[in-house]
Formats: sequence, structure tokens, C-alpha cells
Amino acid sequence: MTPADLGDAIVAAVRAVVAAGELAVEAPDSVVVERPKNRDHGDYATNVALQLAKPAGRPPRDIAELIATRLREAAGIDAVDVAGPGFLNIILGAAAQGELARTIVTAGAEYGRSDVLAKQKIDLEFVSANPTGPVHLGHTRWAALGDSLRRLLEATGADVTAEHYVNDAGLQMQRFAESLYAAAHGEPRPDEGYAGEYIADVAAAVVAERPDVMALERDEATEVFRQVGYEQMLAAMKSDLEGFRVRFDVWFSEASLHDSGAVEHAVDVLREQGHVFEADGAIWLRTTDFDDDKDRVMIRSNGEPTYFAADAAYYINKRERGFDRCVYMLGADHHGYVNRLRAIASCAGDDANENIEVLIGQLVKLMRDGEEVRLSKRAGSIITLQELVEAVGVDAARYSLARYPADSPLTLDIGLITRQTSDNPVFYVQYAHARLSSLLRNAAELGIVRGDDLDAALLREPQEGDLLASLGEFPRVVAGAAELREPHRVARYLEELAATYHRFYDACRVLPMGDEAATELTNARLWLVEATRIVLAGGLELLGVSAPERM
RNA sequence: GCGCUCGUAGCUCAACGGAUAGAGCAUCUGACUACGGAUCAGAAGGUUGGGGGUUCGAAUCCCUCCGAGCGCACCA
Repeated sequence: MTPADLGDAIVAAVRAVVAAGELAVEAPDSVVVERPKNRDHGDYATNVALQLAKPAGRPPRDIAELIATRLREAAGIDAVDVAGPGFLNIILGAAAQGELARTIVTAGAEYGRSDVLAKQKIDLEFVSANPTGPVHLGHTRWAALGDSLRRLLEATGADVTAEHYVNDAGLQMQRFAESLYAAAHGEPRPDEGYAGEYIADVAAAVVAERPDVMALERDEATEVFRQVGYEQMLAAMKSDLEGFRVRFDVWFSEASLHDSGAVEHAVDVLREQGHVFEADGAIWLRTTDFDDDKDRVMIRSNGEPTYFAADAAYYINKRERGFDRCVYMLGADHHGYVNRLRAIASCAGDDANENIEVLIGQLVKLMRDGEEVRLSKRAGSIITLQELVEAVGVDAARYSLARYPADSPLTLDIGLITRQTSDNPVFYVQYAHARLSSLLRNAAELGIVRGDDLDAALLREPQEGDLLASLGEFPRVVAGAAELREPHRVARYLEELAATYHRFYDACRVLPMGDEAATELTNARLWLVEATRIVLAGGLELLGVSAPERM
């Protein structure tokens, strides 16, 4: 019996109470079924009686008693207690609970997937690093979180497109080009130019690809540096992210918005909606109609479109490509964009609450030996994706970055993640998988094959019950993580599942010892171990972390 | 000045408005001649920044104060 099945049983019990005229209230379509932290509170608990107390005008404990009476008659339920202010504490029968192992093994990798977000066409934009510098640690957090979120959204049935916006237009590209030119010619860094060793490296790479560039006059050469340098940076970025197991379906060029007329089109669309006006020779969007601090210029008085205009055009382009929901993952230093992005949607006649969603994440702070490492491009500091991966590997890097909620300020200690990697929770989870794989290997070597039948009632040790209950949570964790856009819930869940498995392993011998023969209990436990393997592997996959069979 | 985000154990962080606020690290005490000890059992550690309010119930929602970070361009 899964938690969902139990929820249905509770709803049925409530309906029965209402139908019998014992309670004057509208029965809910679904109820909250949670796994109590305290084991004395049963396998599962529901607060439905507390929720119904107010509308029914009855004390919650009275309502709980009414529901409990009906629920005790349901199949698979051993006991129902009314506790505290009116919680229903439920204990399942061992057989009903153990059947979950069969459900999971039968479903295989499909277990945990659902269609709760089906029919949603989502555009998920994240990282969107400028092609003027390497992918740094801040981006890397969004890369890990964003890619995991993409996997979660897909697992819950959404039609999701992962998108990376490339700021390849405007002044910054010019500065980038001038910085490359200066580096190649041994000139000092221009004002407002880019610093960092990579500039010299890229400049050298451009020269290697286009030796003729050194003979060109300044303007022409700068243009070559701009174009070729950009291609090099973009290629490096794609390769870094791919190596980090991050998939983008679309790399969207800002310049293409200008070239294609999308910006003018966006101005037209917004004008039709009545939020465009002219002042001081410029064309503005009246975003203050929708909670923005100030109106925004779209076309400057010199005729040049602003970055904001490109943002608006990009949003409108996304909507015209059919996305119902445009999700942006931004760093806290960009939180000022939230209101103006929402205002763009509103000005375009959309519902800002429905069509646009901005996720703000706190920045990553790096510590080394108790001191904060300032973000600088100096070599020696672990600040790029590349360097982080070289130091700790993709698995540990992705896991470490994805196990915290995005809105939690994250402090990573370089010493900790590079030196004491065995302390990293990712190893704890991976070890559970490796240990379990080893057990399954041993079983195979002993010639023990998991049978087609499962006597689920044999799984009656507390540690077995805990493990089954934990396995039963997986679909809800996945759905919750997807809906709340919080991949860290998967990581936290896996740590709990791994702990539960380790305790089971410690308490329950699976394979026969010595000359003993395999029993039905051996068989039942092999079902349980296989179910655990499926969930651990599936959960790690959602985080883009490998599930090793050996470590 | 205005605005956004964040304040939870010594440290890093959890906790759909639910029961005694939980993990890991660090500290202390225990458990291996059989499926991987990268494990397990236990101890200690808290006025959830302070103060009000909302309600059956608040770390969570509202107000206020304190503290930290960030943002407030015809830059990108």
C-alpha cells in the first residue's frame, strides 16, 4: 500500500462518515498523509480531522473518532489511533506495506515518475552566463540546481525546455574584444575591460586560429577578436556544462533578437497593449502600471534598444513559442529584475502569476581556512566550474550544490570539499548503493535468484517497515520537489533513505549464512533490496549524480 | 533613503502552518573471526536574532525593531 492508496482510503472513510449523516461537512478530495517523525505515532498520520474541525463546527477529536471507526474497516490497515489534538495515527498491516516492494520492482525506473505536471509547457532558463568569461561558481550552483530541476520536471510529466540565454550583444562584447586585443598586443587592460588570466589565454587562442589578426588594423582586428573570441568562449562554456552533465535544449542568442526584428515586434506588441509611451526622445514601457519601481526605457533617444528591450523581446518570444510558463533562475544580485520581468508579462497582457516565475537564489560564498575567498579571477582560487570539478569531481560538486535550497545562502569550505570528501553526504548515499549492489552480486554468485513470488507479510521487522515506508515516500518527494522547484528535497530524501537502508542492513541479514539454504525471508528481503536499489539509483539520476556499483 | 533576500545547535544546513525543531561535521561513549566499518547504537549540544499579533497549533503567515547580503541607469 502506497501513501497515495492510504490517502484514498482515508478520503473514502470521510465520505462514508459524511454519507451516514454523522458529519455535516463537504468531504475533501484529498488529504494530507504524512509519515510521523516519531515512530510511536504509527506508520502514517493524517490531520484531516483538524482540518475539518472548523467547517464542521465540531471538536477535532470527535471527528477523528468518527473517521477512525470507518478507517479500521479498510483493507490493509491494522490499527488507527486518535492522538493529540486530533491526529489519526495509522498502522498498516505488514503484508499491505510489504507489497510496496513488488510495486516498485515491477515499475522499475518508472517508479517515482508521475504526471502531476502533465500538460505544462515550461521554459526553464538558467545559468545564462555572459560569454565574456568562464563559468564561475555562482553559475555552477544554478547549473546543478537547474539541470536537476529540468530532470524533475520531466519526471513529473512536464514538457520542459532547458534554455541558456547568451548575452552576445552590446557594450560588454565590445569591451571583451578590446580586452583581447590589448592582451594580444601586450597593452594594459582597457578601462572597464575584463581582467583575469583567461583573457590572455583566449587572446592567444584567437591568434592561433587567426594568425592574420595581428597584422590587421585596430578596428578590424578587434572585430576578429570579438567574433572568434566569442566562439571560443561559447564552445568552452558548452563543453564545461556538458561535462557537468547539464543539458540545454536551446542556446538563445541575444543578438538574434535584434537581428530578427524581435525587439521591434515586442515594442509593437506592448504598444498594442497600451503600455508604451514616448518621453525625452526615448520609447518607454510603463512598467509602473504593474509594481515596478520606475518605468523602463526600451529604445534610447539615440535609437538603440536597451538590454531591457531585449529581455522583453525574449519573454514575448518565449510565449510565442508556446510556453505556458517561463521560469527564470536568477542570482540574488539580480533580484531587482523580478518586478520588471513580471511587469513585462503584465504589460504583454499575460498573467504574471501564471506565465512567469522567477526563482531567486542566494549567492555562494567560498571559505578557505576560515576566511572568505573573494570572487576574483586570479588563478589558484577555485572559482570556476572547471576548477571545482577538477577538485572534487562532478558527483560531489553537483550533489554539494544541489542539496541546499536555492534561497539559502550557501557557504562552501574549499578545504572541506577538497580534503575531506568522505564527509560529503554524497558518498554516504553512493555507498549505500554500492553496498547494496555488492549484496546483489553476492546473491548471484551464491546462485540465489529472487523468485517471482513475494510473501510480503514476512517483512515485519521494524527496520523493514521503516525502509518500506521510506521507499513509499519517493513519488511524493519527486512531485513535491518538482512543484516547489526544490531539487534539494531529493538529496535530503536520499540521505534519509540511505540511512534507513544502512539500519536495515545492520539489523536484518539478507543472504543465508554458511551452509544454510535460502528461505522465503531471503527472497522477500531480496525484493526489498532490489526496490531500494531502484529508488536510490532513480533519485541520484534526478540529481545528475552517478549510482556506482563499486566505490 | 526606498526595495528584495536571508538570520535555526560551536560549524554547514533541514523542517506542505502540525505532535518532543531535525541531520551531517566537530566533541564524548560503545558495536566487527560472515551480505563492503565510507557502517551502526548512544550521549551532549536550542529562548528558531528581539518583541508583539493572527489560531486548535507558528521556525514557517502579519507588524515592528536589530543584524547580514544584494539591488535601485537612456550599463549590460
